[in-house]
Amino acid sequence: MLDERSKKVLCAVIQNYIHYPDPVGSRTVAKKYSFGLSPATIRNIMADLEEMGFLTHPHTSAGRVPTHRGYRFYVDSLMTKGDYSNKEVIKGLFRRLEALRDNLDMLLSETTEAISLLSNYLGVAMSPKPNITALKRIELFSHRANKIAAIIFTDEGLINSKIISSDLNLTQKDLNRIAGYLNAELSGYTFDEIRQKVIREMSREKKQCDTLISNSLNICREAFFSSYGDLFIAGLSEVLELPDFADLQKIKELSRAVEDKHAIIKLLDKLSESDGVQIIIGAENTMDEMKELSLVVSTCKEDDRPIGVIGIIGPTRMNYSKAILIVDTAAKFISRMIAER
Amino acid sequence: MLDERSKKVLCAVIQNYIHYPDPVGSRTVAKKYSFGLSPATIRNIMADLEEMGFLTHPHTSAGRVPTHRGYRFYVDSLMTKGDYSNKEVIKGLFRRLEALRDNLDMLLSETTEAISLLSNYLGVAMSPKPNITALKRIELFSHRANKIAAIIFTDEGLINSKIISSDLNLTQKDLNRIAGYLNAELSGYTFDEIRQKVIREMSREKKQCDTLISNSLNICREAFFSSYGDLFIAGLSEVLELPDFADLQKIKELSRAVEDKHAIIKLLDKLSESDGVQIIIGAENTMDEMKELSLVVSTCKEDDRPIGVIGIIGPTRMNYSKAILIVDTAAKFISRMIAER
DNA sequence: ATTAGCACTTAACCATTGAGAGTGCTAATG
DNA sequence: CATTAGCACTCTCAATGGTTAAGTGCTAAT
Repeated sequence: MLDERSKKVLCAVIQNYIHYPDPVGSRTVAKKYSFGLSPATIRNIMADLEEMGFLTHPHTSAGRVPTHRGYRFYVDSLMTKGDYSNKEVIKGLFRRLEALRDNLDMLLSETTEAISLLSNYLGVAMSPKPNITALKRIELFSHRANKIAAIIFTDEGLINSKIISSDLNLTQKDLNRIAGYLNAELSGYTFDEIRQKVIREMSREKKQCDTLISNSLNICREAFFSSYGDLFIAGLSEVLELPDFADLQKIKELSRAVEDKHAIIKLLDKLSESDGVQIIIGAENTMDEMKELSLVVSTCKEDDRPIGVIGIIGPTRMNYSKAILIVDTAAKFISRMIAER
Repeated sequence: MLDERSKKVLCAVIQNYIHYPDPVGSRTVAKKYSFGLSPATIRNIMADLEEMGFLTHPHTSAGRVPTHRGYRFYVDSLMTKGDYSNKEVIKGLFRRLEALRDNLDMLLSETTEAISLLSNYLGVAMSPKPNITALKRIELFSHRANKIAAIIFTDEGLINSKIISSDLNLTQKDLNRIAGYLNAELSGYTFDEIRQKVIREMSREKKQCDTLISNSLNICREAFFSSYGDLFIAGLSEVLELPDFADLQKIKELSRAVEDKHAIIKLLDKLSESDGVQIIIGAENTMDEMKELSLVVSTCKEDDRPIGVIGIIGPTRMNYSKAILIVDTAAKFISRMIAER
């Protein structure tokens, strides 16, 4: 549907625009990208591309700028993925974070900073969300009067601690028994499954009235519900240097998007269900505040199970191939860190 | 050194400026603040105040603007602390966070958001820093091959989990013995003290060569060193609505300040040593990126021991009395939450 | 000591202008 | 017949200059 020549022109426009933030004109394309064509011909082609929705005009006498559709087509069919020039720099930077292997929070936080440094966009990371995390073991301690500390060990090697209020005065012995029971019953199940189990048991328990079970359930309810994955975002000051955020309105939009952590978590959560590097360009985004931004994410995995999300947030005028490379490398790095743990 | 009339003029200028972001002229002062004086007289007084360093001129034909020194004098001697009009609103908002009592991280994160909402400035909070936190108990678990999970219970009721790599293959029984030993030796000491103890023991241990002690020390070294207090900051999009951050340069400065978490932690750390509400105005600040910002902080305490810092970051043109009220209320709220736990 | 009056300064706003960049169209060209 | 040269047209951007409004500092009068 798009002849070779048009593709080359579109590609030239987008690549030039990604490099320099000004609308690109026919002269520039003709000169810099050695077609054997005159500016006039390029103009005709560009007019066609505009009609098809790949380019726009800020105003009559300005050059062309890619639309979201244009970027999408570029990313899907035109882009050369092999901008491997500095692959080693990227890997090197991540390698220096290997020492943080045992502290996932710190690892993710530093990784987002590395990403923002490498890309000049915002780095984001979401730690494993509890729903699909599997329980390895639970330990209970009597903590203070009426307070129980629950330490939850997960398959990913994460540790989650939680303080539970309880009116009944349980001794450490009671707690050990309860913990033993819970480990026997729940170990290996994901938090999601545990929640369902608990709900099911709770309705049944009304008749049976076993204190062990009843206590256990109460503890579970508090321990496994309402936990949330952590979100890390870094690089705001980096991104403000971009010409794309030269005006106040854009900055406000960006900061509003970044501050709505719940929405971002939800968004990343959804994306974590798919595989590989995913790219969401501008209005394709479900989040309102992100309609002018692009998102490049990848899922970290352990044995094909998704356990976290790494990504980049930036303007739609993004160096997608570079972003993809960085995100991909970062996600694989984190996956490796978790696997080797 | 400053007669009553000059004080009143200075006060009028600052209060008006805090309310409206434009330099205030002699006419405005004479009119709105019912002195029995003409603009000309006010001008003379203002010229004096400028000579003394309390006010400046953006340019010849503009009104006056407070200097850092002006704000300082205002805060120390002039300010009416009793802007209690909406004290109930503030308390009400915090009361709704009481449910988060058992999850300190969430409590602090939501508190910073509440602070930013109430003040329209940035809300900040730093969770208890480990140095002055006292150890209550430590538990060790064999986690994976060569990995030990250390769960550290502190006096504040916080739980800190840490994964420690260890080459020696210790059984759970070994770990229990080590934990028992550590609890006997270290319980009640602060992390700072423990670190010193560990360093001392390590040099002595070279001769004695007791595996129990040697193992314990190795574990301690990993568990108690290099932990860091969490920092929460919220309200960036809020603060961008202020006219003080209307220009790009200011925004960049702010975002650079906010992103330098380590510097902020260090700063708050230092401030946590003092009592009550502290106010740092502009250039009084040690952090370079904060030279154009003001900071209002208060320490959360438990039994006179500081266990966290709550604060506001905003422009020097800040509503200090309101900020103080909010910060004070928030800090007391958090202190109460921790005490009641 | 205070104030009225006035000259002076400056930023902010506005309209105008010209340059520059780039387009779209038409007619010429190989 | 696709390509291109040429040209009129459109629009932004930066510079210019004039006007207004706000506010000062000084001086002389009260």
